[in-house]
Amino acid sequence: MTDVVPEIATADGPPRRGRPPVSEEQRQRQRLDISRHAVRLFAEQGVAGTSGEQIAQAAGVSERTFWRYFPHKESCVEPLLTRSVDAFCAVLRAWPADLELIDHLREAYTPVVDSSSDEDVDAVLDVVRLTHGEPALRAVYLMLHERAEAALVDVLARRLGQPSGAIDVRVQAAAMSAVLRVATDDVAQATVGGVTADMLDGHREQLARALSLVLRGLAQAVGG
Amino acid sequence: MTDVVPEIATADGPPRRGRPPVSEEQRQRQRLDISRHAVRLFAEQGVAGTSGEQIAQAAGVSERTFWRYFPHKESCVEPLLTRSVDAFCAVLRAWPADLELIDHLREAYTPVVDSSSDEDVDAVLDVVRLTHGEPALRAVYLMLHERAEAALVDVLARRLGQPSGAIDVRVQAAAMSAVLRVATDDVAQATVGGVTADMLDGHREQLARALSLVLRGLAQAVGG
DNA sequence: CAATTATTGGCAGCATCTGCCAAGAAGCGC
DNA sequence: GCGCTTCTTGGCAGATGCTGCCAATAATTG
Repeated sequence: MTDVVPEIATADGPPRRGRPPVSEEQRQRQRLDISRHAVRLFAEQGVAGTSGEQIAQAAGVSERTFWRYFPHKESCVEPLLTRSVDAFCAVLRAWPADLELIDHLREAYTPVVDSSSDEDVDAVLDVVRLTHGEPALRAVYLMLHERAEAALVDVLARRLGQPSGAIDVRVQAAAMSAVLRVATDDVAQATVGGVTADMLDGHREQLARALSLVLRGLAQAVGG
Repeated sequence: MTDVVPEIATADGPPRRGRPPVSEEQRQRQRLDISRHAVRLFAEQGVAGTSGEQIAQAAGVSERTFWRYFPHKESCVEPLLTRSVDAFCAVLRAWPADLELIDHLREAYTPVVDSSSDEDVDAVLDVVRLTHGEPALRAVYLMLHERAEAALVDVLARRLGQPSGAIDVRVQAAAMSAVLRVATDDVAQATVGGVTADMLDGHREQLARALSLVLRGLAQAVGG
């Protein structure tokens, strides 16, 4: 967001000296890498059966730095899951004012993860499936969707010309994020034996249809 | 659920001997009592600043039995929160087929908690407010609402004559539970300085209106 | 009271997570 | 290259979270 080229000093302070902090991007990549290892271990031996030490070892970092990257071991699934949820939010942010939502999604949305490797698609779906039967992971999943909800509030408030605190905006955003969650759970359940492009397309249609229905009802509330 | 009078043996087995297990009801009362102490401590010194030992001491039980009643210390808020969510689900279950939802709620719903002491009403609202700024509590809150969502799925499936796995039913239930959550957060925010009956009535109206809007859009999907 | 079963509390012990500090890494100017 | 500065890393100690095990006790029946 507020990036500056590392050469120049931050704002007007004294010129930077010493080792520069690692870039946020690199940090995210590190977290994602650990996340992949953690998810594999969680799937193999359950969450309770995997210790932080084990994850750290698998990822090739010390236990201490592992705990620096993740406050709780369950949050290891966050980097992978975020990719899926954030992709959806990004598409919503780019929703043109003169286009029906359903058409925009058909145009711009690739479900689960956008522009990502096949392995990550599988990994994300694995995590979603894991969240059933692993309450701790489910809690992380739900928290993530609530973060998405906050993003949707911003999008909808701007689109509807209402303050982001407006109750109608918040209801609409909550309903949309709930629909996204149900649809995601659904596609994860449907793809236990492997995922095909057809399935993802079906998911998009289902999601678009359900979202349209929710919005149809709510649009009347805000005079749409 | 599968209750039997303690006098008689369970089913056809040998007649019961020895100390009978404590009733589920009494267990719930014990949990609720601990819950009240925990919430007070959480509010006073934060979740991180309150140890399980402290809660146990305040509630007058040993630490060991405390951990037997609650698997994680954050779940201490569950018994109190459950009262609120369960009350809503119970009202929904009693929703007559020939009545508009909004009218049924006006007739049968008392927001936050039904038939409970004033102190508990305040305590529930305190917890809801605490969930902002205390992510661990928020996670419990969200998990609870997802349990409510499952209950709503049953209600809606029966009402609409659809299987409970139907995607439309699940979407509708998810949207409703999301609306309940937003409305509850809203009333908690509005009642920081104390709650009056007027506020709760306003909350019911707001909830009823938002639910009607969500259902209006979704009803067309299932041919309502 | 004896026998039986459930709950409780204490203790040991592993897992989770944090604070602190020393070692090393990566940039700077010389 | 060599200092100088700042950041990251890893190791260690320690508090808290949480579980398994066992002895003590409570509540029931015969």
